[in-house]
Amino acid sequence: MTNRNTVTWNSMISALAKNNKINDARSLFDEMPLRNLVSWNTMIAGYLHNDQVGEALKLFEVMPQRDPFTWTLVITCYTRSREIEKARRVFDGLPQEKRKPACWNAMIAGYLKKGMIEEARRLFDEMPVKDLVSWNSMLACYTQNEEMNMGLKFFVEMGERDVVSWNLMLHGLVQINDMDGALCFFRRIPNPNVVSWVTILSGYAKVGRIVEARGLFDRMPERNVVSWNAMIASYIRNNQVDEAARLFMEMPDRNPASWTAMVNGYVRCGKLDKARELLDQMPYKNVSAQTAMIYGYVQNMRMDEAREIFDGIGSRDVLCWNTMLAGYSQSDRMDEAIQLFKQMNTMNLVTWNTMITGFAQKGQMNEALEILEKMGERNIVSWNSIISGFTQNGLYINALEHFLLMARDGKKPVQSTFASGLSCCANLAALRVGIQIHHLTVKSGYVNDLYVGNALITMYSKCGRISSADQVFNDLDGIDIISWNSLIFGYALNGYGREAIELFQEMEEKGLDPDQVTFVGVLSACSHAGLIDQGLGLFKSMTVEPVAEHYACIVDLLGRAGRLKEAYQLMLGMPDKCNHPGTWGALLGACRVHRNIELGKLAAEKLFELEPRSTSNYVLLSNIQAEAGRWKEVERVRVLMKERGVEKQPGCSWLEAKNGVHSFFSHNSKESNMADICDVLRVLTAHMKNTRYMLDINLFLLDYE
DNA sequence: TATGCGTAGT
Repeated sequence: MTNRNTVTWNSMISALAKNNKINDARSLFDEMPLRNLVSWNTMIAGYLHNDQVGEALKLFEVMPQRDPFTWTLVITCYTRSREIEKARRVFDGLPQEKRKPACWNAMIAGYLKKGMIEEARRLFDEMPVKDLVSWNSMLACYTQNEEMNMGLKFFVEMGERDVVSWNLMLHGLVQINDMDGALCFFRRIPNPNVVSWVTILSGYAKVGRIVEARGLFDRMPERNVVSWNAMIASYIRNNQVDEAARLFMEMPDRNPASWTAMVNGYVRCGKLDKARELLDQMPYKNVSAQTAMIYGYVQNMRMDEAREIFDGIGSRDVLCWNTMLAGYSQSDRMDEAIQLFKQMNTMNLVTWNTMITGFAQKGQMNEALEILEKMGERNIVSWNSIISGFTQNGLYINALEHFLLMARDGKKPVQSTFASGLSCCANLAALRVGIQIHHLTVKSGYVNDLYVGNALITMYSKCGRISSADQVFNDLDGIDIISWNSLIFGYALNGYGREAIELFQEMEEKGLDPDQVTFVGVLSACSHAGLIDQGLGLFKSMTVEPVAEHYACIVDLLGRAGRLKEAYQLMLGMPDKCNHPGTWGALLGACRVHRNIELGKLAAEKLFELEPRSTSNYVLLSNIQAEAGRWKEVERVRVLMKERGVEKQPGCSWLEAKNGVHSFFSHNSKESNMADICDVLRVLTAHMKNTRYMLDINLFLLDYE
C-alpha cells in the first residue's frame, strides 16, 4: 500500500504542522493520493502540536485503522483538554501488548498536568518496562509541583540521566526562586544545551537579576530563537522595553512568540500605539498577540478598538474571550458582556467569575447570584466576588450570609474575604460577629495581613471598641498609611478628638506623610470634639491640596459653632465652584441646628439640584420650616417631593443583642415584642424631657408622624 | 535518504 511517495507527503505534512502552518498541512493531507496509517497519525499529531484537540479527535473518529502510536496520541488529546478520566479509560481499555512505554508516559504526563502525583507514581511503579522518558516524566511530576526534596531524591535514584533530567531539576529550582541552588546545578550539568541556558537565564530575570541574565545570554555557546525571545521577555519583565526592542530589531529571525512578547511589552508600559504598530506588521498574527492588544485597549478603556481587534480574530481561545468579556464587565457595559457570554462555547472558571464581578459592580446582585448558581465548580474568587459585591452595595447581612454559605461549599476564606466580612460587621456595628471573624483570621493565619488588620481596626472603631482597634494597630507586624488613617478615623468617630490629633502628630513625628484621607480624619475629629481652633489651624497648614471633603469638615466645624456666615464664605472661596453635596449638606445641617432659615433654604435648593432624589435634604428643609412655624413652606416642600417622585424611606435602625441582629422600621417592625419596646421607649422619652435633649423632641415627633 | 507517540526552555 505504501510507496515512497506517501512517505514524502507525510514528511511534508509533519514539517508544515511543526511550523504552525496547520491549515496548509491539512490541505496537503486532503489532497494526497494515498494515505497510510502514518499519514493519519501525522495529521493528528499536527493538530495536537497546534493545540487543536477537537480537530485531532475528529480525525481519530474516522480513521480506518489504529496502532499504538494512535492510542498514545488519543491519550494526549484527552490530557491536553484536562479530561484525565477519559484518558484513563482509553488507557485501561488497551490490551497489554498494545501498551507501549510511550502510552504509559503520556498517561503519567496527564497526571502531572493535574498535579495528581500519587496517581502518577502508582502508574510509574506498575510499568513493566520503563525507559528514560518514563523516569523523566515522573521526575517532572516532582519538579513541576515544587516538590524539590522528593525530586532530588528521585533524581539521585535514577540509574541513567540525560540533559532533560538535569534541565527538569534546574527548572524546579528556578521555580522556587532558589537561584543559588540553580546555578550550582547548572554548573554540574555534563553537557548543558540551549534549554539549560535559557532556563537559568529566565530564572535570573524572574528574580530581577537582569544584568546576570544578560551576562548568560552573551556567554551562551549557541542561540536559537527561543534564547532571543527569553532575553526579550526578561527585559520586558524588568520594565526595560526599549532594551527589549533593540534586541527584537537585532535578532536573526523571529517567530510568533517574539512578536507576541514585544506587543505585550509595549502594552505593559502603556505604549499602545507602538504595540498596535507592531501587531499590524506581524506576518502571521496569532491569537496571543491579538489578545495582548485587546487587553491593552481594555485597560485603557478604549473598548471600540478592542472590539475591532476581537472581531478580526478567526479562532479565538478562551483567554481571548475572557479578556474581551472582562473589558465590558469592568466598564459597566453588562449588556454587551451578556451578549458575548451567550456566544461563548468554551468557558472556564474565569469566565463565570468575570460575569459575577461585572454584575456585582453594577449592583445587580440577583443576576450575580444566578451565575453563581449556574456555574458548576466554584472557587474562592467566585465567592469573594459575591461577598464583596453585597458589601459594596450595602447589603451587609446578605454578604455575611454568603460568608457562611461559602464555608458550606467547602471553601476557606482568604484575605479579601475577611476584609469584606469585617467591613460588613463595621457597617452593621455587629461586634459579636466581628469578634468571631477576628478569631477566624487568627486561626487561619491571616491576622497579620495588612488588609485584614486594617479592616479589623475599622471594625472595632465603628463598633465602638476603640481600645480593641488600638490593640490591633499596635499588634500588627507592619502598618501603612491606611492603618494610621483607620485608627485616626476610629478616634474621630468615637469622639476622641484630642487622641486623634495626638495620633496624627505621632504619625508626622515618625516621618510619615499624611495624605488627603488623613486630613479628613483629623479634621472630622476636631469637628466632632468641638476643637474649632485646632481644626482651623490644621486646615490652614495642610500639606496636601484641599479637596471638597476637607471643606465639608470645616463647614461642619464652623457650622456646629454657629459660625454659619464664615462657613458660607469659605464655600464661595472654594477653588472650583462648590458642587459637593457633602459640603452643602453640612451647611444645611448646621442651619437647622442654628435655625438659619434663609441660608438653609439656599443650601437646600442647591442640594435639590445636585441630588434631586435624596430624601434627607427635603426632610431637613421641611423640618427647618416647620420649626419656624412656616407651614405653607412645609407644604411646598412636600409637594416638591411628590412632583419629583421622591419617597421618604421608612426609618430603620438595628442593634445586635445576644441572639442576633434586631432591626426596627418606623412602620411594620419585624420585632414581635414591639409593645414592650414601645413601653420602654415611653419611659425613656419621659426621662429625656427633663434633659437637654428636650430641644430636639419636637423634631423627633415630627419625624415620628 | 526521506514519515507518526511520550519528558525540558520563550
